[in-house]
Parts: sequence; structure tokens; C-alpha cells
Amino acid sequence: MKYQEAKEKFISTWGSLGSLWGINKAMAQIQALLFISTKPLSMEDVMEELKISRGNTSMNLRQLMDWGIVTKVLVSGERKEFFTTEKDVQELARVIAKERSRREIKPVIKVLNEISSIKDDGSEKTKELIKQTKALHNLTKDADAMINKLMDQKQNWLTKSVFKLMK
Amino acid sequence: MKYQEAKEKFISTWGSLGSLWGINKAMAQIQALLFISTKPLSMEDVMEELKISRGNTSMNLRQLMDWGIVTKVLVSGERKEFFTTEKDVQELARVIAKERSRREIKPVIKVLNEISSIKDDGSEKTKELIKQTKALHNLTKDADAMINKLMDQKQNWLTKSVFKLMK
DNA sequence: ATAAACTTTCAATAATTATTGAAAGTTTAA
DNA sequence: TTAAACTTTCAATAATTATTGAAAGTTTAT
Repeated sequence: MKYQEAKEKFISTWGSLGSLWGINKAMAQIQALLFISTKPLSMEDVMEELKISRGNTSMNLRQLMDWGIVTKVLVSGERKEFFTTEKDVQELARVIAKERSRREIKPVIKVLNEISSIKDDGSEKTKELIKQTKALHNLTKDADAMINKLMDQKQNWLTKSVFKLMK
Repeated sequence: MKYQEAKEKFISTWGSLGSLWGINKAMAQIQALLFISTKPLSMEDVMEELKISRGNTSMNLRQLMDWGIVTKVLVSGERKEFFTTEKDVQELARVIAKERSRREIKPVIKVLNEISSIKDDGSEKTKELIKQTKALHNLTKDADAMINKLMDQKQNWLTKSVFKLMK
């Protein structure tokens, strides 16, 4: 496999993966492109490489910046804007995990909590609803707390203590 | 909030959540309905409750069975089939995690591995591609291993040892 | 102040994904 | 073996989501 082929494969794989953890294809592909680029890219560069329109590029770059994983960089002597992505995978994972928690998990925890707190009228179906949403509420809450804690560990938590403890 | 409202809220919340961890709305809603139901439901029951067509119900029940979180149960004296879902949240989480790992994470790990193994031609861009896909490969691999290990712990790993160790 | 260089917005359109419903298929009872 | 009860399949259609491109907006250089 040559460079160009490998690069395309990486971008398309990362792109389709993206769609299943909640971000769209173009957004994931742009991030992938920046991730393996040796220098910041302009909007022009991105459009060219990925064959997507200016509007699409603009919108998705903004989203990536909202997520906090892409930043504008100023290239001296250049008028246009250049973009780069977080290059450290650990930090990347941390940012993504935190953002997903805030956007998706936290709201669900809130709703589950509301539902599990309805008044018990004594009927079997109400008891079941309360019991099951309570269980789901606790699981979600605990899993969210855990993942955040894991991701906040600075250096490689994986190969260090945590992982070993679970052997 | 009364029972009916709470129930509808639960089903719709779970339904929209579903779409962002890779299963479709109808599938997630059927699972949610079964999850809070006190007894197995027939296809008729599901169609009626969720106002979806027979075909849709049939297809999504099959998918849920493929995932291993819904099972057919025979109700004596009844001709038609009844369905029920895994009621233990921990076991549910385990099955979902395992299945996602198998369907989504493992294939990505494989591709990242392939890409990170291309021949280094000495150019800067090739070096960067190799370096970054290698980093991503390791992270994904480790995270996948960890989540599987966590999920395989039988009883409540969360409130017990693992969680405490990360304080 | 003007215009060129560049970016953003958003209505229109395209692409993708989910849903329907009816025909075909299967199972069971008699 | 027939037919009623039930389930599955799948082409057509609807709903949703992503993308385009051109007009409007902004910034910078002169």
C-alpha cells in the first residue's frame, strides 16, 4: 500500500466511523485529514483534498472548532485562515469524551432521573417503570462518571495502573 | 408526571438516544417498550403501542434478536409469538458493549493496523501518517480491551473495586 | 473609501436512511 | 390438504440529513 492509498483509506475509514459516534462524515474526514497533515491547511486545501464544497467545509470546520478539536492558526504572510487539529490522541480522546458527555449523556441522565421520580401509584406497571428507569439512571450516571474520570487521568492511564488492576 | 406520560417520555428519549449509538429509532423504541413492560409483548402489541407498521416491527425485532437483547418467548395457549428483552441493565450493557466492539471497533482496529504498517519511504508525510495512525491504533485497541474487560466483570464493577481505585 | 480576498449563511437540491403495506411465505389446527 | 393465523420480505415512498453554490457578509490592503 502506497502513501496516497493509505491516506485515502484512513480518511474514509475515519469518516464512516465518525457517523456512528454522532458526527457527520465530512466533519470526521476533515478532522482525519488534518490529523495526518504535517502542516496547517487552508479551507481551499481541505476542499481540494476532500472534493467538498466551500459551504460544507466552512460549516464543518466551525463545528470542529466548537468541539474544541480544531483550531485556527495564523500563517504569517498569508491572508487566509489555516486550520490544525489536536495531534495528541490522548488529549483528543479526552476532549471528545467530555463533549459527548456534556451534549448527549448528561441530558439523558437528567430525563431518566425525572422519569424514575414519578409518584408510585402502587400499580405493577408503574413499579416496573420506576425500577427499570432507576436502574438505567444509575448505570448511565456511573458509567459517565467513570469514563470522565478515566479520560482525565493525564498520562497513559491505559497501560498503567487502571488497566493492570483489571487483569 | 403520570404513568402514561412518563412511559412515552422514556420511550422517546431512549429512541433518540439510540440513534446516536448506532441503532435506529424504531429499534431503540421497541427495546425501551419491552424494557418497561411487565410481560412479553406480541408484534401486534408493539405495533399498536408505537404506531409503527407490521413490516417495520418485524424487521426491527429481528435486529434486536440478532443483537441478542431481545428473545422470543412462547406463551402457552397462544399461537402468535411474544417478545421480551434482557431486564438486567448490567447484562444489557455487557451485550451492547460486546456487540459494538465486534461490529464497529474491531474492524477499525484492523484497518488502522494495516495503514500504520505501510512501508516508510522516508518522507515527512509518510512518517506522520504512520506515527498518527499507530497512535490511534494503540489508543483504540487499548480502550476496546478495557471496556470489554470492564463489562465482563460480573457484579457491579462500578460501585466496587474499579471505581474506587480511580478516585 | 474602494475593491479584492476571503468566509459565512441559507434556500434549494441531492443523497441517504427509515417506513409502509401488500404480496409471498410459513406454521398450525382441524 | 386446506385454510386461517401469523410472519417475513421488499419495492415503493416518505422522512431525514447532508451538500451545494451563489449571494451576502467581513476583513484587509492600498
